Amino acid sequence: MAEDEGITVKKSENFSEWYIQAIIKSEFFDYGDISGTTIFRPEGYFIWERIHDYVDSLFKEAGVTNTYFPLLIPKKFLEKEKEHIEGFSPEVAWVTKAGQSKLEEELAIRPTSETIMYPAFSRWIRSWRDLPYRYNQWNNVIRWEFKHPTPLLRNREFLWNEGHSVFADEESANLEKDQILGIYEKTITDLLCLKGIKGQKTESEKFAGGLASFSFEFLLPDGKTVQGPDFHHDGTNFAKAFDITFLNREGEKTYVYQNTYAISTRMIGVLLAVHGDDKGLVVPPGLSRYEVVIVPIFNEKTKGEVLEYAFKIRDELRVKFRVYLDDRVEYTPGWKYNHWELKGIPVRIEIGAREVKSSKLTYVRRDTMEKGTLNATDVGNEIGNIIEMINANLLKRSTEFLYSHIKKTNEITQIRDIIAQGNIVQVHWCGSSACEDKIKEVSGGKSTNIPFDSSAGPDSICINCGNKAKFVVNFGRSY
RNA sequence: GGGGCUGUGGGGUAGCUUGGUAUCCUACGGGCUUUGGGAGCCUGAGACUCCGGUCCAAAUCCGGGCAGCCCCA
Repeated sequence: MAEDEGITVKKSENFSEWYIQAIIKSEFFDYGDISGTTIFRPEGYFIWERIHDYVDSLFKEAGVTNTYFPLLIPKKFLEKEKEHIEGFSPEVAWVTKAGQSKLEEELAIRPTSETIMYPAFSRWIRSWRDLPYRYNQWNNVIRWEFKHPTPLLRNREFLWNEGHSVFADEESANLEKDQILGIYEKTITDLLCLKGIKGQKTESEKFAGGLASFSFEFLLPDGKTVQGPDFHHDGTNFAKAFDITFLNREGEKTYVYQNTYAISTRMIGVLLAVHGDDKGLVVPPGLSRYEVVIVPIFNEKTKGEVLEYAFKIRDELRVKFRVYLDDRVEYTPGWKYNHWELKGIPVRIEIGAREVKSSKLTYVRRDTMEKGTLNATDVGNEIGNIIEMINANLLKRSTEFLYSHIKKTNEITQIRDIIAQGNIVQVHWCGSSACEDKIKEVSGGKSTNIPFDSSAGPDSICINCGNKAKFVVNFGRSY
């Protein structure tokens, strides 16, 4: 028996070790050779492809078109918007040499693409007839983090979408927010089976160079929060820095209003961390390389009939699902069970002489490990129902986990302990950055966001200064 | 940002204190055999993180780099 082929720690006892073992032993990911870089192996990259395809199709439905802007950004472009460069400069990686000769102007590797896209926007946009622009690009970026990297969750290089919109006026720019956040929410809910907290970032945590930021925030089993997809109103800040103007209907030169938004490979880290268990990964059906794996069980005598039956079932299921018949003879059924459980395959079907005789199937759900029997007739619909149940259960579990770890308090002295116990703490706040700093200091964490679904009552007071509260805001220890 | 720990075949490890032939498990190739929860036997191949120093001799001692982990802020 090879016990160290599986995960050697319990998720609840040592989360960070569990996480690394789960994503690496499953053969989904590996460390890159540079600190903070991650290799996506086929099953890991499959997850990103599915997220990409799903989000991309929703973007296109909404009228967003794809573009590609170059990786390298001239230094003078990067420095044009003051707050933007202040926010990003510590993390920018620079190309300074070509071969042996030093470059005259250093080139930044994009940490994000505003500063390479917007000079072009400035050239192209002339009239109100040119607007809106609703551009997107799928790419990689580099942000040279100095905190300890964690694969997917805190990487120096990651993959994402960068949405960049340009509108003629503030109203239409504002309208885009709910549409894009809606796309992300649908993706998170339907495909990733996750629940996050939708809300607005505080002034101090918003995007560098933007006016207002909105995000989905997630909680991991170790009690740390992770920011998921986000959306930013950038107002006219970049328009002014990059001189993006147009002539309006009245013939006046006018600055454009811009938005930006993103979802990144960090979400893969969140979903694997939240759904997995002591046996390994639990991958939502919509993201799994195979939705169903069939393990045949046979000996010399039964091999023929078992495989014949198994292939028949495989062919039937293949019409509707991604399915794999693991008929390798060099591994025992028990080994295969462990193997596919580690990889998080949603449904396992076991077919042996018993199933052949009874014209039934044995199945095991990965999310609950429940075992059951199915009739072979109508197997497609039966499996479809099971997959729907898995989706619903994963979403339900992640929702319950999140909500059971949001704790409210009106007592500032309790904040630290609540966070230390792995919770998100929810407090009333006056909105001042002085009070936010104070809460940050006593909590050991930082604000995640101001949730859309709760608001400060008329009589509520700020947890720090005691003045009238404007907001309910969440704090947590973050990745 | 501060502190600590670690690096040995693909993975996990013994050896390091006291310098001298590198241990075991697993995975991998070949062969036989086996299959309802990680089967067994035979056999083969495979490693001291990198750079420098000390020494007759370095996995072992010293310095530095790179990488990973943990704790505190």
